[in-house]
Amino acid sequence: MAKNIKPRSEDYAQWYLDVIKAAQLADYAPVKGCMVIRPEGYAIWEAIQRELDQRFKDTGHVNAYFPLLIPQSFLTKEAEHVEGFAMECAIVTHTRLEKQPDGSLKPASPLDEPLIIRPTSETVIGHMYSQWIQSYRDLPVLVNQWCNVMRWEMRTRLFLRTTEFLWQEGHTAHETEAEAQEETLKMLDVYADFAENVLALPVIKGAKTDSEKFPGAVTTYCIEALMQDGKALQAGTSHNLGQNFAKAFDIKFLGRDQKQQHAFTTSWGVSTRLIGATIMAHSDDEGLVLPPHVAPTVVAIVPIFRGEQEMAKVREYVNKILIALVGEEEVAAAAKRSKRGDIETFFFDKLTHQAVVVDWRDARPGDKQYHWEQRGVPFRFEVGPRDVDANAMVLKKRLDRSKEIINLPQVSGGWMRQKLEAVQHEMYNKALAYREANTRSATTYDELKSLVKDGGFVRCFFKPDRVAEAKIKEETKATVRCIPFTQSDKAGKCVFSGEEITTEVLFAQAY
RNA sequence: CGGGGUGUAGCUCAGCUUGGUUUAGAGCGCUUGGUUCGGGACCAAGAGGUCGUAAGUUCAAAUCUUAUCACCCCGACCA
Repeated sequence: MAKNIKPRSEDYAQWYLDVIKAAQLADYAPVKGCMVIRPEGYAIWEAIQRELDQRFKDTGHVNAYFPLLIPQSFLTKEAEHVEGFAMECAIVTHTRLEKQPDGSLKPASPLDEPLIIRPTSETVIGHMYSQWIQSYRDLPVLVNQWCNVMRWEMRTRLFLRTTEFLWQEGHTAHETEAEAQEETLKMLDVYADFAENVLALPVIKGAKTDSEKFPGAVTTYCIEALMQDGKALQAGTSHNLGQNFAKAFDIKFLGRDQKQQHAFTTSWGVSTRLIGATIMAHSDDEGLVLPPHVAPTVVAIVPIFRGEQEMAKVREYVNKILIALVGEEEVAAAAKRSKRGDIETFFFDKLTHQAVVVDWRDARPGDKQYHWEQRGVPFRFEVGPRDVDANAMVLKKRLDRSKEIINLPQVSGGWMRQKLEAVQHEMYNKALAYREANTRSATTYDELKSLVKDGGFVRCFFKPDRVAEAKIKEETKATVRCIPFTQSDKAGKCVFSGEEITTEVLFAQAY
């Protein structure tokens, strides 16, 4: 058992922090609520960016960059939007630091109009779109930006909710309501496909209720995932903003009908929170478990040797394995790269830079096993003198910690890829099975209350209503996670009001 | 913003109640040397701290007082 990780059953929150620490994904920063994303963690974000950016481009979007600072007045233009974000904005009020007689520094030169550090960019982008869009011929505008944002939350948790976080925000403008709606749903599909195929994270697509939707949106759609402690996590959102922002920012164009009209806009985003979701959905008491598609290191080779002679013998054999896995060209290229201590890195995939590493450190084999296991590396090869003699190796699979003897001739890049794909699917299926096992139905409010306590999703007939939702949240701590797209189309009694309705929702306690 | 808590070595913390044998300690981690090595070894030597900050009380402050700052936990709020 891992000695530096608290088991999930004892303290789930601590387990989550321990896993992050053991895998060196992130550190606390000197500023409250902020984190440093370390290389191991950032590599996961890079994988997320790589995969999503590809999908965005494939659906016709282009990237741009809008500024971090937003005039305070912009925030006030859309009524609901102000309401939603006013409480959590960081504000820049001065432009200089002045040295005091006692040597301390004091902000000086106050700004006439304070600047807001973006909590999201609808407002600046709306402002720019009003200038860019003149005619229906300018539409649609399909722009995405990768950036950081700040939301001054009261409580923070690494990756899941930090004061500053990295995300992607897509902002589009369309000629018609139907096009905007199509875009909103299309991007939700992109997110769902990405979550399921890349992060191996099964998600439920649905709509948010009024009380849970994005401030300023007409409708918010989301993908919801279930974590191992039975809590739900919103993994991505896509908003149909209707003409709300177009009206607030005067995004108008001359239509085909020769009339001035407001554009229809959308926005959609996912954040570094996805890293938290990935950690919480798949990892175990031994540490991080990463889906192969986002794992920075896909194979760690742990050579076992005693003394120079054995080391030379094993090294020669490991070299054969490497050539079989990544090819001679890459082995030669790696020889020219700077090494990280005694860990050699070989790129298994030249495009994603996912790597095979060989751990030549002068440490005990057990230490190395734990080291790579806690970092979530999908496969480890254990290679010692006995394996050299047998022309074999021990393959260890992170997901289920199983062992398999492999003969050298079996080893190839294609073989490894198949193994990785199999793990990817296995992880998805495992997470899906967990979600299915933790999704129940309630027909009465009492039943809802008692089921919600056990964690997981609770499906029931419910008529979305602000007051009812607030009351239920107060009594059960659960919220409507979404109104799933897949409905039974049967009628039933609302668990709260008893009214005969056809709307089914998912309740859960959420992050 | 309300309630609670904590600031002492890179990390986790002891020491504070009752000020003085503490020249500030332990474990983990780190460095060096040796024995080890197929799932978290052991021995030895070593590096590392103006005890959060500032003022005060005192012959004497990590320890008492006051102020201040920071962070953590619980709540309201949230991707």
